[in-house]
Amino acid sequence: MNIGDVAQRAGLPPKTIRYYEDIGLITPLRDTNGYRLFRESDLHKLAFLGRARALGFTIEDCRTLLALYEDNTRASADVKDLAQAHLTKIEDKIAQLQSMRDTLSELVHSCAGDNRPDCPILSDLATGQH
Amino acid sequence: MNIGDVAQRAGLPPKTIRYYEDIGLITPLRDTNGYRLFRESDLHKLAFLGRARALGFTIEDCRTLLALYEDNTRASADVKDLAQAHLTKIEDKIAQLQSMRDTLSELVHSCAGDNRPDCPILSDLATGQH
DNA sequence: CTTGACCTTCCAGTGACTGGAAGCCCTATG
DNA sequence: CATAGGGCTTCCAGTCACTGGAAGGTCAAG
Repeated sequence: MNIGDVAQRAGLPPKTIRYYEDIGLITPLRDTNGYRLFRESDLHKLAFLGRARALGFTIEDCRTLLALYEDNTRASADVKDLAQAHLTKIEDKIAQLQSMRDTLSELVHSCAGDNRPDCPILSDLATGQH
Repeated sequence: MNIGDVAQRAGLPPKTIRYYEDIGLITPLRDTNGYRLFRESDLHKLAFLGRARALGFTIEDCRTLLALYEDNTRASADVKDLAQAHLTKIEDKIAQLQSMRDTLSELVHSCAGDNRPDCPILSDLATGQH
């Protein structure tokens, strides 16, 4: 398979796939013409990576997850720990965004949004007081 | 005021303040020794920027907000529109993270987390099936 | 006069791509 | 058989908002 086909099937842009090769996540073969030549196993890895990335795992987490996946002697605890740590980070991020949203939503609702210059959003940013 | 004092008072690292000068958000004076010399108005702007950034506005949004703040003929609608657009982005991001969290949480709970290699997290990543 | 805490500039790196340029390769059509 | 197009290659630069670090100037205290 060439990169275009793989990109289609894995749902990843060709650029991303080349990047994953660059950083050593995959190692496709090379055809005589220099084109990358992907095996089923490469496609499989890319799909794995796509799903892990969609869950927000960092590239380094993905590297670890791939290694665990390919290590038949892994302990599921190692995978779970990684996922749990990531879950915690996501929950922290959600909490932070919710706090922003709450403040921002309040500000937006308190602003008339008309032609006049008076604006509680700017006042709040200027003074830190509501 | 020197940069250290301003950093303390505005709650921003000196590096960030220098960066804000670099990109033209503030324009402190210069002392004869070459040190930056901050006026109260600079401190005020930095505090404004700190609060806007804490609400997740991009630097470019901050630039616009500062300009609106300093324009006494602004329409509050312009501020509100900007804030509303940002709020929508935050809400989208929250929704996306919540979706990740839900999936991830389910996977984490379904994993035994012991010495055995069997791991539903890896199975899910490998196949996309639960 | 030295020490140590400031301050300065400049360069490079972060994460995970993404856009674009320059150029080679392959297939199909006129 | 020439060519047009689409796909492939590499490499470089840019994104965003800083952040770390090096090399060196400045200032106040002891």
